[in-house]
Amino acid sequence: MAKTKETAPITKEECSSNLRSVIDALYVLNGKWKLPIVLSLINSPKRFNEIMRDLEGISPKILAQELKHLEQNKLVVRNVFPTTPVSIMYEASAYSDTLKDVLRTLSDWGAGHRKKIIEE
Amino acid sequence: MAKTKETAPITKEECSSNLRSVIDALYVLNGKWKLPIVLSLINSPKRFNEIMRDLEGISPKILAQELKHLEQNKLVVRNVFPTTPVSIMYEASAYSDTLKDVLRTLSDWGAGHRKKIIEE
DNA sequence: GATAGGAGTTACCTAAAGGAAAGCGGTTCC
DNA sequence: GGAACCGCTTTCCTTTAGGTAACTCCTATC
Repeated sequence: MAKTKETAPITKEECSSNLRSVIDALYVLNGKWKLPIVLSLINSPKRFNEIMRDLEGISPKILAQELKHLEQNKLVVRNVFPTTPVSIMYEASAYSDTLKDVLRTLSDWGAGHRKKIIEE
Repeated sequence: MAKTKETAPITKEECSSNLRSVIDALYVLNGKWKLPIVLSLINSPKRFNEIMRDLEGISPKILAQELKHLEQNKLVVRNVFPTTPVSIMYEASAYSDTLKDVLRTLSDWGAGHRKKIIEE
């Protein structure tokens, strides 16, 4: 009867714990642009206007706002280089590596879903 | 996190394809409650008021609205049983299995992030 | 001196998300 | 007959997200 941990049936506690974790994650990541911005910067560090061009459709207001939010949440780092004029480079933080799995699964799902929609 | 599988350098095309996929996924899944509802139903099929109790904080209006959205996107199935009175049971569709990886990574990230926040 | 970036900010506006409260038609239970 | 539960809907409201356009400062370049 006693089963090993990995094959044990999922308990109610685990269910609601997962639920809480997903809700917590969404509290930080929710919105149209946060994850795309992080992904764009994981692909390569970029300057403000480069991100704008990469994520076509985003406005400078929203980009500035979301970059601040992501900085506060330690997912993005804003580097200022003392060139003349100063150049500012945004990059994904080391901590944002923890989001890679999320981004990969989400990307996979998005690709599969698009395929499904087209087929119908 | 076993990942090493012949990592060819990522091309620009792959980057923007991933970006597009993530944006597509968010177009369908964005919002405060969609993923939590799906997760709750993956955990076990439920009736309307059971979902309400599971996801404390959601209003009946939003739940009804999101259930319709998820039904239209084939992620949730609404079953009507001809009991007296009719009982209605919502369940995660077979297709919603494709979201399990997304939900798991998101749940993991949310749990880790909460831990990080608390530690600081 | 005009123009063209870069990196935003500001003001204004619309639409969508989300919440509170009440109600409603049905049924069972007391 | 009254209370309670189910599965919602309706109305009203506030908040947030997001978009547009204009404008700023600073520097480099023609």
